[in-house]
Amino acid sequence: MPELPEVETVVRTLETLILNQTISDVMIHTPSIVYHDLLFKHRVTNQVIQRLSRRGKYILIILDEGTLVVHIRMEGRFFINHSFEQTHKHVHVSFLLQDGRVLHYQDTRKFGRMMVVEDVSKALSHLGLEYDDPHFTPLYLSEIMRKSHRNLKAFLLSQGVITGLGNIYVDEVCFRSKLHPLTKVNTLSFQDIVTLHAMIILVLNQAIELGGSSIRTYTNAMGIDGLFQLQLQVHMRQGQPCVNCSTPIIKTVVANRGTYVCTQCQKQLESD
DNA sequence: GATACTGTTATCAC
DNA sequence: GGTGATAACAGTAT
Repeated sequence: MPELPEVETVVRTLETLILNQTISDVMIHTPSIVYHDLLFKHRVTNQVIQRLSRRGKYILIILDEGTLVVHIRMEGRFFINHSFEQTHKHVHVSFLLQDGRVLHYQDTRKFGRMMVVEDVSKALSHLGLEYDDPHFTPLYLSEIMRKSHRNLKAFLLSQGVITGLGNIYVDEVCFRSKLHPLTKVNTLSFQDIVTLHAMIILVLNQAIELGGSSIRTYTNAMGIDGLFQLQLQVHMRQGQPCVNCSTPIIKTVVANRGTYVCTQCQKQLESD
């Protein structure tokens, strides 16, 4: 469940469930998920959850001292029950709350990571701007794109310029901008970039409003049942007619990721 | 059964 | 130093 809108949805849901709770105890079943697990337990125990936030695709759980930073990668999820035992498969970390409830982190592929840090901006300094940062402008994008030799999809997937987009929303942004994902970003016109910039904001805002997307997912835990999958115009629509021109959507591979394109609406330039 | 995919990203080689 | 491929893992689809 992991692009920005899904993570934002998790954060908002967690906020209603664990804000102001004290973490009484922690059990780490899979040490590889947690950075320095010895210190981790010590630094989390008896801390009050002061605030929930997000940076890119990272969940921030702000404690009295330090911040618990969680990345759920491909399939991480949280759920709550009343058992401190490992009752479900693939539960790797469990937090006992003061009121007796237990927050479990479950992750079938064990890709997720969590850590406690003093300085969040230092720990996540590799991330680019948030989509709603006032500094995120077409000019900002064009200055960086001018110097990059990457294709559009790889550029948008990398988190160092703008953070939060992943495979679904990059496909949707490219389609709505009428740009082929293989287009070299240094060949884009400023008008292309203006459109792209607007579509990034539009798509992410809409997806957040709808609680993110739920595709290919088992029925979920904790409010992750988004509705944006109903608004998808190319992603997962292989063989189906383009909403603009009825040309069948094709599936290809760009930047090593499954990629959906309307070859009519998203013309590939000669130079690519 | 193989084999190929999968909403991610740290790390490696070039 | 920027870029593209690969690995980490487990499950599902073809």
